[in-house]
Amino acid sequence: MKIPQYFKNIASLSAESEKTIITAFKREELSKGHFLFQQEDICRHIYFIEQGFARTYNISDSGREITNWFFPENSFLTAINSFYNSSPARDFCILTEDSIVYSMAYADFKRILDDQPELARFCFAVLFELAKQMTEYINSSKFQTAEDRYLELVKMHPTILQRASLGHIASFLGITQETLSRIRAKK
Amino acid sequence: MKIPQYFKNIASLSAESEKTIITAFKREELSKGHFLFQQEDICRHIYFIEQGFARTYNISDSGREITNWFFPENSFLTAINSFYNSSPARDFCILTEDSIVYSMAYADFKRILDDQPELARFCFAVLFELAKQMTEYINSSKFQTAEDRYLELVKMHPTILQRASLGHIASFLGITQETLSRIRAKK
DNA sequence: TTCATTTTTTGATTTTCGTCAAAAACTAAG
DNA sequence: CTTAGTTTTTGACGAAAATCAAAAAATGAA
Repeated sequence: MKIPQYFKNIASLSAESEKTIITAFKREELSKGHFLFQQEDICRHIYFIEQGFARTYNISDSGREITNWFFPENSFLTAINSFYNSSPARDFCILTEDSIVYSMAYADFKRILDDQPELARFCFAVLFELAKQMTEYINSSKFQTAEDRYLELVKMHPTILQRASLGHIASFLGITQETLSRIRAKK
Repeated sequence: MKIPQYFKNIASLSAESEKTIITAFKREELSKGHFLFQQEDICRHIYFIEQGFARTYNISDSGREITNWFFPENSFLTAINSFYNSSPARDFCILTEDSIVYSMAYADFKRILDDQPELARFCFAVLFELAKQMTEYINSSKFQTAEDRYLELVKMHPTILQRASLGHIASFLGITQETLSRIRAKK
């Protein structure tokens, strides 16, 4: 889905606001393996994945790579706190497929936020979706078995198995890849 | 902290917007045990806890009460999806102390959002804080032991032990109260 | 195709935590 | 103070999942 269409779905903005916002996004074709941002970077863009797949992760104290979130096409993403407060990002964000990505720079974001208060309506809508998803995740993280959580994930995101490795899915769920492998073998 | 002060801290609004928004909040003194909303209700207000303590929870399939979140003073809260989409709430929200609560009705919220797009800036700021907190929670829920998560909670919210029962804290962390009791005994 | 690398699976063992049950400690109302 | 109700603690046991180690399978580049 292209950005303009996506905007119409998420929040009803005036034609003028919509145009201003969309114009500020720059289109890029980026290869698998490209980092949108890395730990300690100040993340200065907000991104929209038109096509492709991204994954955020960080490294635990014990040196293990832990997936935080997956972003398929039609996702907005940024290192939210880093972007908004110009602080160092805590995650890495890597494209795991060749992707078409739109990005808006922080300076433009600020300018539009001042000129067009409607941008806040849009950001609100994006954050709202994020909050809903995180709420789901948190609910399922309490007192559900690893198996239930895995099955739920696959139901919600049937393509995840084709797009992310078992290890990445496991650490997203907060379990080891051995456990996930055994869950899958059971069926 | 009173609402006006809180607003100044969270987002810089014009004097006019701020006044409009603050005026729409109604002050109430409510007793311990009062439900701000219940499961299946359409939650028609957004709340600000000036003084007191609230807890959201729901009932699991196995009939167990699971705490979703705690709200000390200076917290905004609502059944976010219920409020925004007029759908049935999934949680209960109960005051666990006598409290002073400000509430804004949905109709006023909508009206102000149309008249004063700056309200969205404010909502954005509130949601942003929420998203940060949930991110913290999710990070700590992966591959940290129950004990580490408990100690982290106590460090972040030192008064939680005085304000919530062990069972409520345990289910918030996603562990049983027996396990939490043993963690505490170890020290 | 072959070889090297990465990912996934399998096995044995240990640790963590849940479950069930009952006792102890705490709270609040009469 | 007494009693009933609630919350917390303790114990024995079992289930779920982590860890460590190694084999098997899949992937990708030369």
